[in-house]
Amino acid sequence: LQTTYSIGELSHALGVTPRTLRFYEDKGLIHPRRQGLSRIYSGRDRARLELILLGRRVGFSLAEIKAMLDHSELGEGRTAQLRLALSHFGRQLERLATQKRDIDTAIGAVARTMAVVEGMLRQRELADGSDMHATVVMEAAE
Amino acid sequence: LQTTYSIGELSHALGVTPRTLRFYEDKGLIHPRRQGLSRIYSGRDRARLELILLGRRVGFSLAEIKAMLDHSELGEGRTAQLRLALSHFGRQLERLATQKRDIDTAIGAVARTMAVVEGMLRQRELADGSDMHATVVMEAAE
DNA sequence: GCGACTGTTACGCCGCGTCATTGTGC
DNA sequence: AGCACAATGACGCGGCGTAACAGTCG
Repeated sequence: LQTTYSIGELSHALGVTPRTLRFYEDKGLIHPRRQGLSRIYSGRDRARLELILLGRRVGFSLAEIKAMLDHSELGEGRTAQLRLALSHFGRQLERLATQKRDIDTAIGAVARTMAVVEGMLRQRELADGSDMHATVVMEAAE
Repeated sequence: LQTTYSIGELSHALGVTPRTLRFYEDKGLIHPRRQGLSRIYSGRDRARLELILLGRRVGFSLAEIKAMLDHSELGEGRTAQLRLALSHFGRQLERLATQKRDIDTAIGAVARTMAVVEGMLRQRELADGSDMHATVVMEAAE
């Protein structure tokens, strides 16, 4: 019943490259056992890696993920640990909200710029050949 | 009437560090004239830098910005150049939209995880001392 | 003895931050 | 002579990608 994986199998299953798994090991996030030189990943290792990848997807840094995993591994002060994790999540939510606002701002800016440029193109179609002293593209953007 | 700036003045006015301006120069994005060794930025240089910073804010890479600026500098094929810029903007809008979706997904994941963890904490408050075999924090997340 | 996999080592990328060191001008 | 600015050069970070080369297994 012992499911194990080679680095190739597991990285493929997780949708990452072997390099990524070796990198995580180098950073102390995972510690597969060895058979000779080759890494052997257990089901537990896989679960842990899935948590790591989940953490990455939702925007935590590898250092933060390692901190949380290490803490939960020690199992000390479970309740305190939960509160700590909650505060981590809270701050991450703030960061994500900020990023979202920034992106909305950027979308607005790009969209407005496109509108201006499209306007310039339409003018060109109408009055063709006229030598309107063309404004440089991005100047339209501010 | 010739407004010029030292690197300290201009970087301060633009809200960046001198290092940033030197870096952009190193990357061929800007070419201030020199007085001896010191860089002297003109009003034109400033405008160009404002365009660069605008581009950064809306998510273009420095390489893309350089490409667009170089093109518009040549001034050749103005209409074609406008169309090219439009396609740049279009692709950037797509990237931004994707990023926004990813962030929304992440926000959802973190928020749900927080809800679960908060639930665990509430249970602990009620049934305190009971040795519920605590699930590791992040396992709640998937 | 070939190919598919594994391993290690180490440099590259991007957008700068951050020293360390050496001018230069007032 | 001191102080604030400027200059260059080089390494650091984060999260891997991408060789380059060697070993191992079927």
